[in-house]
Amino acid sequence: MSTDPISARREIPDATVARLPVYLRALHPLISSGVEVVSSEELAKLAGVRSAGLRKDLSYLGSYGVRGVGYDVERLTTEITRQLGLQQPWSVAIIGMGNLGHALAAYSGFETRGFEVQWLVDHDPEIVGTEISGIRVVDFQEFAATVTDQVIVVVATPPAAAQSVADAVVAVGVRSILNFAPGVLSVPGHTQVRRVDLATELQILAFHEQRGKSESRVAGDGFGAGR
Amino acid sequence: MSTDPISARREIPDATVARLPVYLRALHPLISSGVEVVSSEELAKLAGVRSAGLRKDLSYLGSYGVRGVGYDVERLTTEITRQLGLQQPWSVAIIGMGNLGHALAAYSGFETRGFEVQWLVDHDPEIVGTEISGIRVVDFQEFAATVTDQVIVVVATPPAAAQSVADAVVAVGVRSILNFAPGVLSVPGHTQVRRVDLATELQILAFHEQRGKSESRVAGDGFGAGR
DNA sequence: GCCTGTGAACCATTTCACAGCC
DNA sequence: GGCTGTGAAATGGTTCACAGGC
Repeated sequence: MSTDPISARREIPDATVARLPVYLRALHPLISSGVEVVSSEELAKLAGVRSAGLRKDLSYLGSYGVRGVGYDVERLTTEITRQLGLQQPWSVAIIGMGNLGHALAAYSGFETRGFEVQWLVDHDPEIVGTEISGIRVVDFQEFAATVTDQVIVVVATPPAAAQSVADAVVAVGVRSILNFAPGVLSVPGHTQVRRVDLATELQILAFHEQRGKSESRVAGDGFGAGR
Repeated sequence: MSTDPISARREIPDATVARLPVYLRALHPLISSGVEVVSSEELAKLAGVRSAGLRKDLSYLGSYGVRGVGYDVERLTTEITRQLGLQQPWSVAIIGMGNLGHALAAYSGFETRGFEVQWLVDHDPEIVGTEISGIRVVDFQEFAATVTDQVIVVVATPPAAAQSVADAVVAVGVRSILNFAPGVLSVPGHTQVRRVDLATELQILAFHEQRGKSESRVAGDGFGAGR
C-alpha cells in the first residue's frame, strides 16, 4: 500500500497527527530559551495534554527519548517537522480578499511555520492589482496559470462563492483546501478539506456552557488535560 | 464514569454535539426553500456525513423522525436549536481589535446563528472609542464592568497577550473562550476553551498531502462521507 | 415499500500500569 | 531513581444490519 521512500513505514493515527502541530508550537519557546531536554510531563503541560498520551504520540514517530532523562528538544523538533513535511515550505493561496482574507494575509504565523503565502486571489477588478501585506492580488486566471505543486488553498470567500471556488481549484489540480466559508464543500475523493467555522465553534461552546458541563477542554481534538 | 452521575439524563456524545451545528446549517436552505420533510440520506449528503451516523446522532435528541417518511425540517431545526441552547441569543465579546478582530467583528454570521456581538475590546487608546462595524470599542475595564452572564469571549489578540487576557476574563466570571491566538491557554477546570489555529490546520493538511494519503475528509471531527 | 431507530459488531483512541533502560 | 516506550484494558465513536412503524 505505502511506497515510502524513506522511513514513514509507521502508520501515524489521525488523532496524533492533529496534535503534532501543538507539540511543535510548545517546543518553540523551549528552543528559544535554550532548554535542551524536556520530560513528557513538562511538555505535556505546555501542550495541554496528558503525559501518557504525549509519550504514545511520540512513540509513533520512533524512539527519540532517553529513558530516565527525557526528550532532546532540538531533535524532537526536527523529527516532528520532518514528519509533518515542513522541511521545505509549502505555498499557500488565499482566495477571497474580504475582511477575513485581509486578516489572513496579514497573519505573521505563516513564514515561521513552514508556509509561504504566494498568491492572493480575488475576482473584483478593483482589488486585483493592489498590494496587500506586500503581495500583489491576482485574479483566478493568473493563479491558475502559475500554480505549482505542493500548494494549499485557503478559501475565504463569501459562502455563496465557496463551492464554485472549490470546484475551480480542484480542476486546477489542488488537493488540499482549508475552508473558512460556512458550509460543507463537496469535492472529489482525493481532495482533503478542513473546515474552520466560527459559528460552529461558538455553538459548541454554547452547548457546553448551557449545561453546566464546563469541564476544561482544549479544543479541536485531543485528550484533555485538566487545569 | 461521569463526574456528576445524577444529572446525566440524556448524555449527548461530544462527537455528536460537534456535528449538530453542521446539521443546523444544512437545514437552513431547506427551510428557506420550503422543503418540509427530509430523509436521513438527503440531509446526510448536505451535511457531508453518512446517513447511519446522522440517524444515530439525531436519535440522541429523541425521536423526531417518522419511519417511512423522514424528518420534519422545521421541527428538527427547532429541536437542534433548543439542544444547543440557542433559543435566546448569546452575547459575544471580541477581545483584540487587530486585523483578525476586525474581520471577526464584520462577520455577518453571528446574528443569524444565535449570537450577538456586544463588546469589542482593545487596550490601545487610539482604538478605544472608535466604532467598528457599528459597535463602539471599549477598554477592558468597561467590558469587565458591564459583562453579563451567558457570554462567550473570543480572544483575537497577539499570542503574547492571550494568556493574560484569558486570566482576566476568567477572573471576571467568563467560562467559555474561543481562542484564535496560537498556543495553549491555561485556565481553571470549569472553563472551556476551544482553539482555532490557522497554522495547525495547514500543518495537518500538509502532512496528509505529503503522504499521498489524500482521502476526502470533512474536517474538524465527524465521520467522513465520500463523494 | 420505505425510512427511522437502535442493538451489536467493529474500530480508533485514550488511559493504565509497568517493564526496560539510562 | 527517574522517565520513556508499550502491551493490555477501558473507553468512546462509527458502521452494520435489521426490527419496527408508517
